[in-house]
Amino acid sequence: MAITLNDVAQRAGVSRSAVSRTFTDGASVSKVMRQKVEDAAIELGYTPNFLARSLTTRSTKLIGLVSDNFHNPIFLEVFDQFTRGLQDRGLRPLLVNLSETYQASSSLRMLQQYSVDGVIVASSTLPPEVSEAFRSAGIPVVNSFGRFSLTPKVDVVGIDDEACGQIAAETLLARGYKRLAFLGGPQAATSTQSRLRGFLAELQRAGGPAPDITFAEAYSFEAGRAEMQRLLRETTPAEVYFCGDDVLSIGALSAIRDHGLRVPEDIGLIGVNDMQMSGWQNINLTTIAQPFAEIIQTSIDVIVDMLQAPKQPPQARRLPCRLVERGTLRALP
Amino acid sequence: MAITLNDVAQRAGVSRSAVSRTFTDGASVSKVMRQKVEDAAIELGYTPNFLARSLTTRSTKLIGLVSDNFHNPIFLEVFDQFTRGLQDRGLRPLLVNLSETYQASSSLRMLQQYSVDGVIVASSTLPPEVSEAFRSAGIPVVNSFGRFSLTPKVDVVGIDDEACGQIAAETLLARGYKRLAFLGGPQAATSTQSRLRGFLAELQRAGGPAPDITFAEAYSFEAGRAEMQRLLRETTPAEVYFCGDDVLSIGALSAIRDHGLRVPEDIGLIGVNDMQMSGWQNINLTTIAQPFAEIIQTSIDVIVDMLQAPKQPPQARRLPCRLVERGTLRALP
DNA sequence: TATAGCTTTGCAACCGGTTGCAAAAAGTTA
DNA sequence: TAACTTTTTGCAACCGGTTGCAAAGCTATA
Repeated sequence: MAITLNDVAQRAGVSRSAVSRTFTDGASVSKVMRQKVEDAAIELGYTPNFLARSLTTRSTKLIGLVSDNFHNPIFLEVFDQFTRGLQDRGLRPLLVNLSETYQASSSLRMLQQYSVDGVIVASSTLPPEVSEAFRSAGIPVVNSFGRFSLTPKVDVVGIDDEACGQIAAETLLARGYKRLAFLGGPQAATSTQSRLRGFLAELQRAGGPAPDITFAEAYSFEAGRAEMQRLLRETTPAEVYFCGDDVLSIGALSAIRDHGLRVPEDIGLIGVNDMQMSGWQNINLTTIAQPFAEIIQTSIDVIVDMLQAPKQPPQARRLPCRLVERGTLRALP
Repeated sequence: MAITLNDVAQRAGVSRSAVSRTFTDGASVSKVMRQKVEDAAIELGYTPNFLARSLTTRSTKLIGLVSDNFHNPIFLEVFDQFTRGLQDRGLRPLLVNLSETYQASSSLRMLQQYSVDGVIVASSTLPPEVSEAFRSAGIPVVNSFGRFSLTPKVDVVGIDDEACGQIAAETLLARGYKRLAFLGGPQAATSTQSRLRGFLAELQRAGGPAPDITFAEAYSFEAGRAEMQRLLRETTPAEVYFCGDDVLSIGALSAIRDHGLRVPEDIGLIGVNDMQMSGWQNINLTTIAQPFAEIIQTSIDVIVDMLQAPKQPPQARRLPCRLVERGTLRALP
């Protein structure tokens, strides 16, 4: 059905190799030969078959893009930019949705079957074993939005979660808040733990008060709302909450307002991520921005380097976060 | 580097065909042979190479998933469900981000190079030519969220945009609104045009008043907000706006509140889609829900059928929308 | 035990490309 | 024009699989 290299060779009256060479960069073909082949190719509407080619070249230009974050709104930014960035470099994202039902191991096997050139694990919640499995299998891998470590087992590109906690503490203390609280994501998530650690360390350093600490069940609107409702019902709320991420913050925000309290006058909120919706004027969340573009760009650079260079020791990269001031904290004194 | 069928054959002391057959459903292999081969395969850690296989079987199980909607929050629902649905059937989504920079034609060529078994074009804004190009090239294609037509050139699964406009009109009239308005998405989008047509038709049928009609520049928060700001500044606003989609509605909502007016008391709003954020209690948008799950499930069914059955005449399927009542319209009298 | 009938197995060709090698062609130099 | 380089080209083997076909191995029947 489809036009093959053979068809073109026959039509142009040349050898198969000649056709192959005209479609291979840097191969030796004379002007007139190239002309003949290209004419025949256009006439027949030929496009080379990448997969057949990959058998001998050992490169598919396929990059596995695995995530479990499909419900979190930051996914919007993340996937838009990943797909564009990969496309710009001639790579193709093969998507894997690693929701509970799918074993990490089956995703490894699957991506092996498709001979992907590399894998990007885009998640701050998947356990490190997922990425490590790819590396053990000899597949270049980078964990985007993963946790920093001084001795990482795979390449990681992410933010400095502790610094992020520190920024939150500084920001809140500077605004004169006294009764601070931490409303984290799932307690098991390493991102939550690191942010908390940085938050506590900075409070202690500054001689600030020890915060209340609670955790929501997930990084989601409902979880944030539910946990804040519980806090409002069962406790004396703090003056300000440092929340695990933006979507959680927005859930908390809705609970506070529904409870008849004002933000930021009665309770302040600060999130993490700076996703699209946080900038919506009717949300207007003060937050600590993740540098999505840089993380993604860097992740792609790292993967591309790995495709060329032989196996290097893995490295963890931390990119800086920055405060985005909007309307959910009181003003500086 | 990787283990091949040859290695397994040698290890097990059998022919290559035997190994191939043990990994092919329905092939003839004796118990003892299968045992030998499987032992060797496990021992060596063999996984068959799908791409090599695809050369002879002519099936890659790769499905091109092309969209241009990566910034719209409904993308969250859509891609989560598409990836899961495809995975459940052993298919693999190869993602294509068709933002302005990428010509539709290059995406065709690219997906041809990867010999995808089929393509899903998930967009209500891409021109029909994009999908049609795939069909002309002999690649099974379905346009999800596409426009209905009695004589479609490709298979389409979407909502009935006219019925959607009709539901909006009925809903608003039932609530006693008199000065209605339509705030559409980009005027060129066919979805916008169809919804408007249905809206107008029903108003006319019911003897209702002719609505004001304007268009935002995109299906986006900023566009909705900007257009509503303009309306509030330059016109006497209507009593209620039927908006092109949810994200547009939420932009409009923010503009109205910022202008010091109340929703729904001063101005009512109704959107289309029922995306995640519309249900957030601090948004609480009344809207017309698209049956995402059904559209996606049906799209996948259609593509899977096309992979088996020979080319059928294309068909357009319309799935019903339904009203989701929340807080941006006044109550029924 | 011979024979027919079914199942299992290996051979070899093929899928659509790439590539090392040597022969052929073209270009240089003397 | 001859001898020597360099470039271009085709042959054939290979990438990792599948599959039609015929031979080999079994089982069942007479």
